[in-house]
Amino acid sequence: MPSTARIALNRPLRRLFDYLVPEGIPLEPGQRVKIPFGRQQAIGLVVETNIEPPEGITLKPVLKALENWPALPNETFQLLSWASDYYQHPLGECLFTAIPPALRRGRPAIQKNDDRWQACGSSAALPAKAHKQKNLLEWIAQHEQGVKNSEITKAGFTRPQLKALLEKELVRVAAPESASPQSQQYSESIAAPTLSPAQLNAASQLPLPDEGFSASLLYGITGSGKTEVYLHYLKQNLATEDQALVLVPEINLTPQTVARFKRYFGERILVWHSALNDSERLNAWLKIRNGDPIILIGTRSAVLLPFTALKTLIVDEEHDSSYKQGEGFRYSGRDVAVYRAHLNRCPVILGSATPSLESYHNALAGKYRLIKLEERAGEALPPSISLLDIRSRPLEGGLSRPALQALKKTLEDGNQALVFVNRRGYAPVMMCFDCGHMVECPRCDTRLTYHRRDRAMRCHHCDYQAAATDTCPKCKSEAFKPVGQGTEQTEDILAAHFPDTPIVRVDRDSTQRKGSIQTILEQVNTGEPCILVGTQMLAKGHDFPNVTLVVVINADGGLFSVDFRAPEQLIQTLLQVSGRAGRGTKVGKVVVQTCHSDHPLLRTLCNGHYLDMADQLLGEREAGQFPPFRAMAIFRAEADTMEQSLQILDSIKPLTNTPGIEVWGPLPSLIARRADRHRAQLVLNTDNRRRLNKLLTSVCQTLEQKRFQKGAKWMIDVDPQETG
DNA sequence: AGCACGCCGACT
DNA sequence: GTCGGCGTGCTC
Repeated sequence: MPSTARIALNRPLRRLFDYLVPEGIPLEPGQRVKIPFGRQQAIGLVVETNIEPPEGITLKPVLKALENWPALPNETFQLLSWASDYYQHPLGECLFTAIPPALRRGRPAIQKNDDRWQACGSSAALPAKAHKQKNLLEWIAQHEQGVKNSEITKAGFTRPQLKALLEKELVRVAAPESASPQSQQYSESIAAPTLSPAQLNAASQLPLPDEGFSASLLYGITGSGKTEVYLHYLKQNLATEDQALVLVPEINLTPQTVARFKRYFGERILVWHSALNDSERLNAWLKIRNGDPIILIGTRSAVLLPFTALKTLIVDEEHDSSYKQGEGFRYSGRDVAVYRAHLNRCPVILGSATPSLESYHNALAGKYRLIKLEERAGEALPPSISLLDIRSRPLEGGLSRPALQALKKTLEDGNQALVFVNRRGYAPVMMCFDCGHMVECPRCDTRLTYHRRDRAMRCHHCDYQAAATDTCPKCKSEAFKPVGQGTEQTEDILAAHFPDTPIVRVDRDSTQRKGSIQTILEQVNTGEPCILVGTQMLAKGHDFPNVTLVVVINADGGLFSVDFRAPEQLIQTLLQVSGRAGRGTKVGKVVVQTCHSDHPLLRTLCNGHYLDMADQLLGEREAGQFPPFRAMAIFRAEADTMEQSLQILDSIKPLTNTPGIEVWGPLPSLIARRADRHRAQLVLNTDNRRRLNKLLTSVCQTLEQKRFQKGAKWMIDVDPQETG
């Protein structure tokens, strides 16, 4: 009997294709092959060999194996197969997420040589008008060990400029780095960081890499120094031949964070994030696949990479919602990390100052060990949080009189302050006070945000923007004004109140230019009095040791939302932003403006104990039969009309009729129209996850056969993060 | 997803 | 008379 193989393709198909395997091509699962597919050729990944050949189909032969080793080693293959089933995403697309783009296209799995260039001549030899070449040469000359191609382009120079220098023999390729890729050894000079007694106590409770699977939830309040605990743990426990993975949210993967790890682990640190180009991705992938004993610091997708010696996983800021992919293969990097630790029989450490209710629930249920780190590192004390009821108080730029007073006092004492506004732009809506008209996005069911700096009105849900007008576009009235608070407005008001103090705005608009956040941080770290104004961005990752006052303009957004996760997210953001205060030796103060100062959740917030709030929120989740007490999945549909979307979901609903599974909807999404697409959802809720998974598999299989109207799409979201 | 086949409208 | 629109079907 001829040899056969079942192969997955990088296509959104919930099926695999069978091929003959010619003599002399030994294949195993995970291997990359070139195959004929229809009238084209494609790259596939072997899923299974020696399968029962299907009847009535003439199999085509595999053209070749691209390597004689599997691109996806067994453990990675298992992981992705599990994730494909759990998240109900086609296997082929799941498997290919772990393959770098160059290899998806069929390129060979070899290191792209990224030569280092050195200067070997003087810029005096260049013609006077060759400014670009001169700049490049002088820049290269500054770097004694040479600079890589990729660094040259990153610094804004071009390849032709380099080529011109090469032709004039003013640059040359530096001698290649000596280490052989086969047995990479890394020297680590610095000892583990010194820990405080509290940190040491936490570290001592963490299980060792060789103790098998375990999940630990490291609850460390903001400023408690969780990163030192990770560093210490890895330094003490990771064997020199082992690999480790540290997952971080995109925004936390800053040069400072990486530098901090590199201080202890030098070249053993490897980074993986969305900004890598194809050859950087390939090179990193090869090291990981080769089993080089690297410590990878990466964002979500790093958890899918083909490690072969992974012995420890760390998920920092595990509550961060960016761990859940919001489209396509909608996996949770955190949850996949836990499963991967399970597969590897190794520990996973989930760290956060504000753990997700899911992880905390697992800790309470005894599935995760809960490790508490409730002391701030150094001499810093936890900030005191107080509510400031702003009902019937006059506001300026969203700020009440007492809040302005507190800011004034802080600046007078020579300290810095931070004002948290949850919306960028000047105001969330422009309104006509004569006819009541509010400017809406023509493509979405949203209002346009007014951006005063560039006199534009923008939709924050699609890329629509229009020039701002002075009069109402409908009735031409001049009583056309911004309503509500945005960061720009608060910045202006603060600048008017404190003309001698620098006001630094930090939001997506002010930090778009590359490296601008860097400049901002440097300015703030001089310690001179200033006020930072910004959005969520301020709550994530950065330390501001001289900030002693945090003002939250309005805390009420998340209190009465239809999204069951909104209160959790609100509390997490408030605590994270509070944690920016008083990191140095100065005591921090947090003032939270609200119209609901008697709200039980906000009352608990003032204790500053996150777990108390988490207990409270878990109670509500249990009462409402929401995750983590039950499993949830959502069928989503989008089409050119709402009727079509609802129709798709109406046709899905009868397929889901199963005892023990509750079905809600179909209902239009909270923002029903986005970029002219009409969206709706069908929610499935159950206490039997296995049954739900089996149901989803069969429903998706059925839906795959069906065809819907042009432009109408359905998708499935398991463990959804957004439920509006 | 990609690609080809196929059947109806405006062009040399 | 053909070029090309995108509906439909198929890929081992």
